Amino acid sequence: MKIHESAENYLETILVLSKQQPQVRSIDIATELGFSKPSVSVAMKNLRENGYILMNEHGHISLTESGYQIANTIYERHTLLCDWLEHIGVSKDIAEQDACKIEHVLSPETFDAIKKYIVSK
Amino acid sequence: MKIHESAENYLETILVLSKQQPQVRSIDIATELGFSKPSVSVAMKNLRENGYILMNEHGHISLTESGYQIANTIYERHTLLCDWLEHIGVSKDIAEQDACKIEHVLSPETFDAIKKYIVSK
DNA sequence: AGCAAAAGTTAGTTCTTTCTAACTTTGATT
DNA sequence: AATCAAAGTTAGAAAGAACTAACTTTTGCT
Repeated sequence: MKIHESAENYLETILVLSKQQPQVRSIDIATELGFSKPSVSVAMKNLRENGYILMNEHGHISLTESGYQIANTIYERHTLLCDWLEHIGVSKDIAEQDACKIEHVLSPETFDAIKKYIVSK
Repeated sequence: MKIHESAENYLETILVLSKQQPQVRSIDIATELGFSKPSVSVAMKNLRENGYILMNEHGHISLTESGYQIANTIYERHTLLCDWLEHIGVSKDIAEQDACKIEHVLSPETFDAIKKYIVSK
């Protein structure tokens, strides 16, 4: 399974919700992302079958090691991009929104450059 | 017709090729983007039917006013982003590549912020 | 004019990602 | 324990964007 943007996004969302609440269920993800229950259900099935998440008998979701790796990488990019955009004067809301869009598509080299740049300021 | 990322990209490519050569044909676009002829053919049909391009009897493609507006907006964003990325130390190739990905998804506010930021340096 | 190569089109397929409709399972409250 | 709402699943559809295969049209050359 090649990880697509959608899968990255679900994994990141699971990580973020895990930081906010003790248990993460499909419905929480659906609410957070504004997607339908079936969309999330199918997505979770894929993530489960490909070893990125685990679900216990109560439907509580957790990240596996490989799932966490991806989620955390994307999450770090997200915060990095947000900081950067706010630094140059973009409002928090828009920075948040735009970071979500580009965090999945930029090259590691660019993230690196941004990181170094921010640190040097 | 809502303009999607793909359509924006085709329009931008037509503009760029127009600057480089006297006539732009479908095959030129296919070569430039690395897409198949049918993909481009179908895309051009859509752009034509929605009034973004014109094709003469020889298959030579030109942008309409509305097509040019979009193409030019995206193109300006592209160069802005490339400059910015290079400014912070990203190599030309990667800057080019990453700019292509984000030029379609960022908010006007963010482009504005980047523009102001670059100018102020 | 004849023919081959280049360009363009049509039809049908694939993949990703969402959706709705309808159904089942779970679980909480009385 | 019974019931009803919340959560989850399955099946089927849709849309965007690419593809291949096969066909037609155009063009350039001899």
